[in-house]
Amino acid sequence: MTSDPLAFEFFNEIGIIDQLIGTMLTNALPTGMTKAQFTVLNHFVRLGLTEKSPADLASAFQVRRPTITSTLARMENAGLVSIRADPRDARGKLVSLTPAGRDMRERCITALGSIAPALEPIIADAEMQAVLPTLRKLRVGLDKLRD
Amino acid sequence: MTSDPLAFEFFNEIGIIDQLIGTMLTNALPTGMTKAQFTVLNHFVRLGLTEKSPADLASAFQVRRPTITSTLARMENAGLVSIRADPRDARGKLVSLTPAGRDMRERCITALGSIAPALEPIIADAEMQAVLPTLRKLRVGLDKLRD
DNA sequence: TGATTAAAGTTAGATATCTAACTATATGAA
DNA sequence: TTCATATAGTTAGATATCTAACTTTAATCA
Repeated sequence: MTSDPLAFEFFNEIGIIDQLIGTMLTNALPTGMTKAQFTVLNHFVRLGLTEKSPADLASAFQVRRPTITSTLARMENAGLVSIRADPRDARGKLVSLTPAGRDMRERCITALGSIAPALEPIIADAEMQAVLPTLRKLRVGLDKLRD
Repeated sequence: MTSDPLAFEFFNEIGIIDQLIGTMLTNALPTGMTKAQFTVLNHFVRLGLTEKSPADLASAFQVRRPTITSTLARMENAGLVSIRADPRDARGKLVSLTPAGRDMRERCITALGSIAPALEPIIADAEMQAVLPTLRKLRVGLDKLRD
């Protein structure tokens, strides 16, 4: 990694970009909303899901189970999702969006749209498109390396 | 952002890559060491620094002041850095590496070197090199957008 | 069938990071 | 010189994330 300064710099840039974007997004989002919570809301709407288990969500977002437990607990508390026992598997639970969750997702989309103009001068779509395949490949490769 | 699904996917890939790499690095590092702490150690050694203020470190790593306060407190506690009052400015402090900090940095470098082979099949140096200018530009642009 | 192994969630304890608010010190302008 | 503003650090309180360990229930297999 430092015997390979290139990789070092590469992942360092990625880390800083993620951090800066993360803060920017969080600030743009409605009060109390976070990237992680928006990701959950958006996942349900984008894929047209009705119910999904916490374990499935964890695996979809590449985070560990305790992370999802924690995020879902906050979202349930905020009335954004509803969680019930899985009638077919007493170990499991099923998560679904509440109407408030759907509304919040819409508000987030609007809020995020408003910061897009600030990003445009920094990086063109064509450039993102050019880089995306590499990022995808890297993400898939790293994911396979886990466990 | 969702009106611009491209940017959305782009930053999403970056976030997942950062998270997966972060976990991988943390696991490879000596017990107790983290990416953030290694970054501090490495910064001093790479740049041949003797002393630097917490504020300078925060700005070098693009994190807020309280973040550095917290990380340095742990590192001082672990004997990796030493912190003294700035004799020229009573508000400030000066941070330096201890011998143990230097040793730890060496151990980290060795540990990180051992995971490089796992990364090689996933992404070639040439590809990282091809993408790096875009990442750098994006990082610089996002950084300018702050405050 | 009974015992072992696997899977889903949770809890506990850490670290990193952020914003807001506060203290202390320095700078600058009137 | 004095008051207003800016800077350095810290503290408090949140969220996200991880690993380790534990409980409950399911699945497998001998």
